[in-house]
Amino acid sequence: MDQSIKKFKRTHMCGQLDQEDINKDVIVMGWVQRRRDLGGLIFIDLRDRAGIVQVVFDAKKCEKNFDEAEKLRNEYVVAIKGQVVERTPETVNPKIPTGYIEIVAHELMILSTSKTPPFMIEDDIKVSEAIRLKYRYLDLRRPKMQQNLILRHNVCKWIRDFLNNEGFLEIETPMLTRSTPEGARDYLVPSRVHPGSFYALPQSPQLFKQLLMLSGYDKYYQIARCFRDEDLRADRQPEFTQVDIEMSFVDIDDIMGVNERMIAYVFKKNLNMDITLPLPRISYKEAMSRYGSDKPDTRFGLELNDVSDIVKNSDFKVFTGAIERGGSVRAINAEGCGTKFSRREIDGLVDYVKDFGAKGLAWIVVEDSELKSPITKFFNDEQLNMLLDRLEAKSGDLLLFVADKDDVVFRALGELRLELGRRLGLLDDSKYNLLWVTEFPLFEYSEEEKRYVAKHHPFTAPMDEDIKYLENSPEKVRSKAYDMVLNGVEIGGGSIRIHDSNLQERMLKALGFNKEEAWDRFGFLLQAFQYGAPPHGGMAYGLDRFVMLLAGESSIREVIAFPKVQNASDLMTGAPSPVDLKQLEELNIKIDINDV
RNA sequence: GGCCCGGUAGUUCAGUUGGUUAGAACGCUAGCCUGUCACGCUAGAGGCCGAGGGUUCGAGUCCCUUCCGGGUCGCCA
Repeated sequence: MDQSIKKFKRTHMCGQLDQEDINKDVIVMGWVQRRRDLGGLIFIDLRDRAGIVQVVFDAKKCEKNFDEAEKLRNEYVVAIKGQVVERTPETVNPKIPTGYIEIVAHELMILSTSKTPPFMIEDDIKVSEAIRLKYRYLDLRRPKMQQNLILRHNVCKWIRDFLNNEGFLEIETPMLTRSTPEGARDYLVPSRVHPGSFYALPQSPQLFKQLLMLSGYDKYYQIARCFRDEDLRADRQPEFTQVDIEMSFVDIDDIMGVNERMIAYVFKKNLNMDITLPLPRISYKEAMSRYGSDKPDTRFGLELNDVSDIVKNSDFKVFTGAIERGGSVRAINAEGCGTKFSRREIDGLVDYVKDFGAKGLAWIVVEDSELKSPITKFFNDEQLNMLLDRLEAKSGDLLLFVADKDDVVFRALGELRLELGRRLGLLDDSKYNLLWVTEFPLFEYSEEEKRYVAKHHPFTAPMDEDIKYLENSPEKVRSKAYDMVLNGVEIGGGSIRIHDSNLQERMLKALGFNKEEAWDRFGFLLQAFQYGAPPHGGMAYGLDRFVMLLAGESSIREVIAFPKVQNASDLMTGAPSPVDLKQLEELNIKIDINDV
């Protein structure tokens, strides 16, 4: 059989044919979506990435052709030469865009046969993700997956268009780089040339982009692959893509301005949606106290309220004790849930917050004439009335309280707020609420390491008015860092960097590095900063998450062509895998696995 | 590393207090069928019940171990 497709030159994509093509002779190529064999008449739905078109084979009109058509099965790859014809009114299929026309086949060439696929190539299939990932190349044929990857391509293109137009330069940085302390666990790559030494794959191009600023490339971006060896989640996997941006001679408002215009541009291009600029800004402190989260979902209310002042003199030891220990008591009014939720459901909420460190969840159901609650007996009428007043409680409401250290209270109520939002159906998919969170703490205390660690990263600039606290009250220092949040998901974050080597040394000292350690780890950066560093700052977006949200998906695996599963393996290739002993010997590596 | 859920035909699932030969739907194969588009009709094939061990006269079902998948906590500057 002649395998060459020389005599077939594709003229049209299946999904792009329409009434304007009627009577045209066309050649299309693609996969057999479905065959409907009526005996003397065979219909084929032919699929390419543009869509589906119906091809009809008539036994009377072309016998040779017809014998071939009878052999067709799902996912065979074919080339078809034929004529586009208008369908008679009673045979129109309004369900597909090409349903007003069909192709009458004159010639058929089977380019490739196919085994029966493990699942149908169509949207809304009922099949486990594991099977989809094992046969990812088939899964990616599904229209939804193709749309997702096309969307991803478009988002990248729009970002590049925008940034190029603003005068940014796209510059690549190394994948094989140096392990630096702080941050996530590194992926290491052994060096053959330097036995016992390792490269690290970049967690982000952070240091390189700062050095590029020093080198005078004052507007840089890169769509960069990053690696972090930490456990996976629905919105996280070990290799991911970052849109990395850095600018010189700018302050915080310049960077936020460019970035929000860029995101607005993407929304305009994608959904023809106008985002109102500037985006709302909220300080970290306010975000935590109102939403219990540094990435608040502002599509719904259910905000937190501090009621410590009201309950501090009550007889309820759980509340008063928490306050005495420096914590707080905060509450959410779950409006209407007093009547909506059963006692069992309320108990479920109690269990829910325990997952996030709260020791308990106190509740009050507000009814017309009384309050139903295990805790009202600890309060006098005045205190109860003040609570109802503060929480704007009305009949039918459910008041939920957590008392503990502030970070526990925020975490528990923040997560509870989201859970309530989900249960009450308040998360409106048609809304895109974008905002900035600013004034993050520069440090956070690590119980594990018994020292302060950088909340953002060690090169983040402190706010000018807080620099004085750097040595003695690091917990008070706020940073020039900012996150962009979309519907409760952090899609990007950045900061103004330290460009002064003295301040950088003070910062590293505050993080517990002495001068030798600091120079050992970051010497190249500290040295570079002695040669004239411009003020600079930037931003980095999680592209996977951003595209996931735009695609309306709930896992980044739906917008990554070949993703990894929870144990960081690839079900299709089987990576990671053992390697030959010879490879290890070249790298001077011996495997020593305990308890296997 | 902890906790929760799941693993039975190619796929998605059902499978009673432990009891004949483990079922359904879709898919697949063959035949018939000239206007289907989730084509239809008829017939048929297809199973190491994730793996290993245990309890029992008897295990898909109960117990233990383990592997695999999902979610989540820790972790993720």
